[in-house]
Amino acid sequence: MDVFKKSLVSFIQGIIKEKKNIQISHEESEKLIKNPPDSSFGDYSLASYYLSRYGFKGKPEEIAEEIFNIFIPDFERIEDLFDKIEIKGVYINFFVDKEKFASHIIQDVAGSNGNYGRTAHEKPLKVIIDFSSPNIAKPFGVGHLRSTVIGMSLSKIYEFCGHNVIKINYLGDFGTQFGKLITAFCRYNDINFSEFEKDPVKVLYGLYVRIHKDEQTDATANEEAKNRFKMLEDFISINKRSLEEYLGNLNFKKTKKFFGGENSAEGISDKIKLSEKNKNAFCGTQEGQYDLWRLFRKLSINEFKRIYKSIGIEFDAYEGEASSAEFSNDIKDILLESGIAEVSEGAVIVRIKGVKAPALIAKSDGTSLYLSRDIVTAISRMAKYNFDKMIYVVGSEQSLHFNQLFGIFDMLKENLKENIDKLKDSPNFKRYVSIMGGRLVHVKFGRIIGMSTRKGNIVFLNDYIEEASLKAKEKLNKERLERFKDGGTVAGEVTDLIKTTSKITPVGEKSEAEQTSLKIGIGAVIFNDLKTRRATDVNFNWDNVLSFEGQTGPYLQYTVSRINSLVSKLNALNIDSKHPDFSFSKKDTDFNDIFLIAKQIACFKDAVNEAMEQNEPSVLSSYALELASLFNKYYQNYRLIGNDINFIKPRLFMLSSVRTVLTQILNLLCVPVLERM
RNA sequence: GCGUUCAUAGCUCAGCUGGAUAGAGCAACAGCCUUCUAAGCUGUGGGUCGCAGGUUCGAAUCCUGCUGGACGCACCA
Repeated sequence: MDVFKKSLVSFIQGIIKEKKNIQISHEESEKLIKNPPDSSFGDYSLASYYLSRYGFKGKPEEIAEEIFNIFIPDFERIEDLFDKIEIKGVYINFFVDKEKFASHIIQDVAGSNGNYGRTAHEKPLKVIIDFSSPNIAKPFGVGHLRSTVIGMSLSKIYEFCGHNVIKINYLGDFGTQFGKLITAFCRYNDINFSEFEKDPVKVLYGLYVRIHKDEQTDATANEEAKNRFKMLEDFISINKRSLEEYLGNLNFKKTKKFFGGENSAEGISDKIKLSEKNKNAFCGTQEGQYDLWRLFRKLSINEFKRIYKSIGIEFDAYEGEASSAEFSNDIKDILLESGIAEVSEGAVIVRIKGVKAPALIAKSDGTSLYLSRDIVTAISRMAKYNFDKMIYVVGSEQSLHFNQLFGIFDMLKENLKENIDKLKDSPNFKRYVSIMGGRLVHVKFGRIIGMSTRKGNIVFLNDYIEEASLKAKEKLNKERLERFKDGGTVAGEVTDLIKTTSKITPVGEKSEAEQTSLKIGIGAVIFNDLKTRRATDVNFNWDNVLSFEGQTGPYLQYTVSRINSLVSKLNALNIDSKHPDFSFSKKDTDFNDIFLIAKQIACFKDAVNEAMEQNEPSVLSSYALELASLFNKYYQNYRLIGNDINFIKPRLFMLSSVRTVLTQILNLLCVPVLERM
């Protein structure tokens, strides 16, 4: 909060206490202050209708009148920062001293070392964010991008607000689908092994689609898949430890890095080599199938990591469902013993209060399900990390699943109170479950509708970004060639472009233009996913994604580049920045636009907080677009070069303030920042 | 059928913990590059905020009903 709002809060709070003997807390007073929709209504306003809840009597207009009359005689207390105070209907409007305001805000940013808006929290929360979580052996599509970028962005936002974040990628590496995959791999004799080596995920996905199709006509395929999955799960549980023992060992480990635990597939590549000849050796035994599964898992993870790296996403831990599968039987037993679960049609279910659909814990053949594994996972994460909050960034189509998961924890907690004896042999389990309540959050998001390529149905992320980058490159090409034609200062860049537009690009060495267009493509794609509120379904439309004008990522990148360029040109004028000057004069023609920019900058922190509270990165997208738009208007309407140095100096700080905030937001939104475009 | 969720300009969306005159971008049309990057800027047109009630001094925002769409609802994840 800036000093202006702060002093206004104290003013309002103090006067109401003195004159009316009504005590309103600092926080409450802050909520009384609103930002008027139009600057002609002032810069802050007090809405009188809120005051009736503190004992003020009468119609809102009358309360406003009363308050206004109380304020007026003591206005001198804030006269230093405020110009005037007005009453308009039910509102009392405060007008800041615009010169001081602008100067103060710009100075604030300049003095923040690029950390403007960042909070150092006194009691940081430990927040787990579970996101992306793709399924093994399936291509990483545009659908997964949504969870990935929302999760990554939220991670950055929470960190920026001073909390400790643990980013977990919970891989879909287990379940009946792997029975299917192994079945397919073992059944079909025409697998192209050289292609498998080149693009394993593609081949695996092909197998998955094929077996799925065959299952429609061949019942034995389905049967075989079930059996193979059961064998896999049995094998994983072969060195049976109890859940209680496992939780005891995890016990609040300090380590932040954690890689998939005992079932980790790391480092197995040399041991397992698949070929046409040895293929069948893997299919005959439990261990062989386990190795197959580990190999598929490893190949997929490698592919995912490559993709994440390319778009700047990283995790603190890769976990897999398989790690929890070992204990899903324990969970089943605990739930049955405590009387929460019951057997129905051979399967184990839980009926949850307030949730209509019964939750399925175990199948009638005894194998585990997603839900039971998720219960184990949540508890072991509590044991490992002792988190204050855990956010699942998963599509809204899984709302029921999370309602069931959270519902079961609520029931367990209730049950612990009532039947504490029944679980006396599980002290760890009890301990972690008892603190779970209220800490789990499902951050859901809408689907991506109508997505299709010109050829097929699924858009792979690679193709998606490639298409956007290509478009960016064309545009970049045109732009720079035009600049070259006019000015001739960019000869180097154009040669650079001519070199790289030819198809033969040296591997690993990307030119600046190439890197730039890739970053623009990535920025366009990511921003497109983060600009709308999570809940709304996104209509996928190539024209929208490939448009770089208006409310887009490239527009923001462009704005930053523009500032960079201008700032470097102004710096060439030898402005003495050791003795900074933040003073602006109301008389200058550009003053009002500078003031508007300063106002927008001043509420950056509010925007970040709101984004965090609502788990909604789009709050920042909207904010950034507004700021960029204000800046571009300024840029277009006023010219700096050619003015007096003393005139330019404070404006140079204003420019870099805008840049600082925009750059910070681009970082928070995972949109690459460009030096120039 | 039950549950969740959404419906705002031709299109894509902001605005939603009730508050001042419902805002952007795209598209359309009319302008602005001898001058700091035109991926930009200026202007024009475009709205019964799905429909009907209710609560309130005040409703796009909250509640109820209806219509329409999306998603989910027992051995997938």
